[in-house]
Amino acid sequence: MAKEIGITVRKEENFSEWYAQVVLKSGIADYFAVKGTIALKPYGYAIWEMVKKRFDLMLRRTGHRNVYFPTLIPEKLLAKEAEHFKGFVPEVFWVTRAGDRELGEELALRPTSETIVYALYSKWIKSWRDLPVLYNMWNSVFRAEIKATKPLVRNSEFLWQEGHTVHESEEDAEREVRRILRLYRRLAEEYLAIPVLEGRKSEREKFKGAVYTMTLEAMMPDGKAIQVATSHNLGQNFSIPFEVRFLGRDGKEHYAWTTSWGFSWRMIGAMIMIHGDDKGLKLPPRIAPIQCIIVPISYSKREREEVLKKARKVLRMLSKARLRAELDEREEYTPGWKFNDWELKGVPLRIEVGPRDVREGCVVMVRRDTGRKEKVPDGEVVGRAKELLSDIQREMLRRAREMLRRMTRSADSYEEFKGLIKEGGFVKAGWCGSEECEVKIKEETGADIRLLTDEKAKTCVYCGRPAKALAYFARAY
RNA sequence: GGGGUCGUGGUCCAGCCUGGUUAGGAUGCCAGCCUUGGGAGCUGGUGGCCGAGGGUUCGAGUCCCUCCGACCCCA
Repeated sequence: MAKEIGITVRKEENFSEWYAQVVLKSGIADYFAVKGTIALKPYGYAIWEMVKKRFDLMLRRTGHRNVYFPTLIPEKLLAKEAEHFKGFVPEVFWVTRAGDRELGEELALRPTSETIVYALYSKWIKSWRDLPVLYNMWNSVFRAEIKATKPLVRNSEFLWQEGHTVHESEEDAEREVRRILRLYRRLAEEYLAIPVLEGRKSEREKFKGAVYTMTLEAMMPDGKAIQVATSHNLGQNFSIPFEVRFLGRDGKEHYAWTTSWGFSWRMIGAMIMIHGDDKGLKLPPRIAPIQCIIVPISYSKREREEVLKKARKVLRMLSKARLRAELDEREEYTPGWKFNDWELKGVPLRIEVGPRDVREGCVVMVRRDTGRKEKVPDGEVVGRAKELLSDIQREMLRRAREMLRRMTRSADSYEEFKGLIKEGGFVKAGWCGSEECEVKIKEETGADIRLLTDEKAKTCVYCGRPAKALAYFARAY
């Protein structure tokens, strides 16, 4: 039958094509006419909102407040911090005209909002009593993707969250950077079931304008790494040019210490890649917009009424127990069709209600992750659904951790290193700290330093000099 | 960064090499009947500026150029 409705390639055989099909066919997103841009459809946006709600809640508890800043940045402002500007120019979109009038000063579409934020912070912050400033913003940013685009993973415009905080001391800023990184890790691991590695970016890979950048990196089944979130210590690099100053407890004027941090819908892309299978999406229960889908099955008209009556009752019970459940009452599709459809959409738990189940006083539950079916007596529906959902959540993370472990290996020689990089995954190796070696490795193998750890290493895998750090290398999205 | 493939009703594709009436199929969608425990069936209907622009020609989905977009492979 109409196989094109479903995924037509195997995940293992053509990963890129598989990914594109899952995103498109599950109803997450669709392409738009401008290169690298996509529209999020209701299902995709619902997933984003689940993630967003989660993180927003975490931020509320830590005392952060949401704000909104404009999209357009005057060129002069964007260029104020030279390093930062240099880092972003190649991908900045410029607005040069308003109507038929050429603008005197070109306006950039924000690639990130540091410069916008600090232009106003300098006005708002007067004394140490105004600190810390803990603001966060949910918005979209623009970074022109010249060549490789991939929905949710590489887009010219994407949704994200950017936090911009201001602190009295270097130590406070430092603590903020770490605190946020912990929240990101919780979000990724406990909710999206994405196991991550944590570490520092190299000078070359850090956020331009930052003193240092902390990162969370995940591994995809095709052997490429994805950066799922970053947290930057900006030191006084922005507060000085933007004159973000405050009168301290000591009665003297000080430049403030700032941080910025963000994660984007790319995290959803990583989740899709890690968990999906040949049938489509596989959503972790804690962020699935629909956790339980009830599919009624019936043959005759009389049965139909009985089955629906029971199905609605099951729906009410699950909803009352605060599970996100839906009943698929559509009459134009057969149960078989619906099974495939909801599997494509990654709903973690399917609950079938048919005439047999009405007679026997039970329902059939089917897990999306393993496909295992079981009969559940009516009285145990809510309890069992909860158990299964939390088990699915746990299993998904466990399996992903297993994959991450399998795909993280060490290399002692450069020959070995090249071989392992070619096979994909993270390769741990010593690094002397020089950018020459870093660049050479990138040129010769396509891999870069995803993160640096505090672990010890003997020698640089490229030049053989004493190692400054143990680095995790990988090819990346 | 380098190379390649492709763009035709909502979707997948045929037609293009070798230009010629009304662009064809499957699927979807709509209506009705009939069905429902793993993508059912029948009948009727609906839907296209053949990615955009330019050129060649009496005539372009088909040939040429430019642009836009998507995908794949390699680094």
